[in-house]
Amino acid sequence: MSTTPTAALDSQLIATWGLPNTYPDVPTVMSGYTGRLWPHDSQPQFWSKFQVWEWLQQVMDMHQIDASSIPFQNFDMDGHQLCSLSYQDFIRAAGSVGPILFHSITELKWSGQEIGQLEIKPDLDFSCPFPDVSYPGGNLEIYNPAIYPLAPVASPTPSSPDIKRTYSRPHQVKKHNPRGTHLWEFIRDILLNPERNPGLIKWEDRTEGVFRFLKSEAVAQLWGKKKNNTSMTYEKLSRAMRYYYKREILERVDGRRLVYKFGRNARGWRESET
DNA sequence: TTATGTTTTCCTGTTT
DNA sequence: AAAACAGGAAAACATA
Repeated sequence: MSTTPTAALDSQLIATWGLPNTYPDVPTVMSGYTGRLWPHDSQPQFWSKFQVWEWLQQVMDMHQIDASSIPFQNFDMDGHQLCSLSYQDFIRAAGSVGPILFHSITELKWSGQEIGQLEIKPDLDFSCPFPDVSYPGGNLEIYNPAIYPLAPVASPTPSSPDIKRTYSRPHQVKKHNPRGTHLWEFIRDILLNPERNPGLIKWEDRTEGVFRFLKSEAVAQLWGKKKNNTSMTYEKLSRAMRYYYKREILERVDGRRLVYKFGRNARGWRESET
């Protein structure tokens, strides 16, 4: 009412996420990860096809799953395409191994983005800590191995492609995904990463998919940041949310302000997806 | 270039 | 009274 909304949000978010100059040394961050690491090697979206396949091989090894149990041809794509696959796409492409791969790539997108941005340009501005580097702007979030070590399940980083197979046909796994995430996926990803969600949105009923906005305007600002739109507001964000009712991506929860519920067409939010 | 899908913007009215 | 909720309309944008 009295203070500038944006200024208030800025300080609030910066306060919650920590200041950029508090992050640990990059070498510390990368130690135990892999030896020399070029920014692009740590960012899956820049992987070549060979690197994608090497990543696949390593994840399979790591989980002691026979690599022949998944059709590598389904991953005949570069890192950029890989990163745009949805949870369902992974299921379609790799069946029961899909969730493992999805988890792995999600982790890598996170850490890769952070490492990459720390090296390239430490931005003082707050930004969206989610796996999408398709927007300009930095990220002050710090990867702190002490708090959430790189998942046991993930983080092989291809360095020397040695997998050679003849891939015949491209077999596209996905249909559309307008570069990056949709609003509902953005919301979902905040919920799914509680360590990096400083009280923005909270699960109300985890198994039912009910959640509530705690800081509606802050979420709107973040969304705007991601879309490179400074004038995003909760008012406008919520209009987009309401369109999801018809598509059954969200279900109506009436009587409760700022409360929404994932619908049958929302994927990837459950603890265990079929 | 057109067609489509997904917001974004704006607005009027209602509800909490 | 302020903040949310509801949707209609139409513009804006990105991708297929």
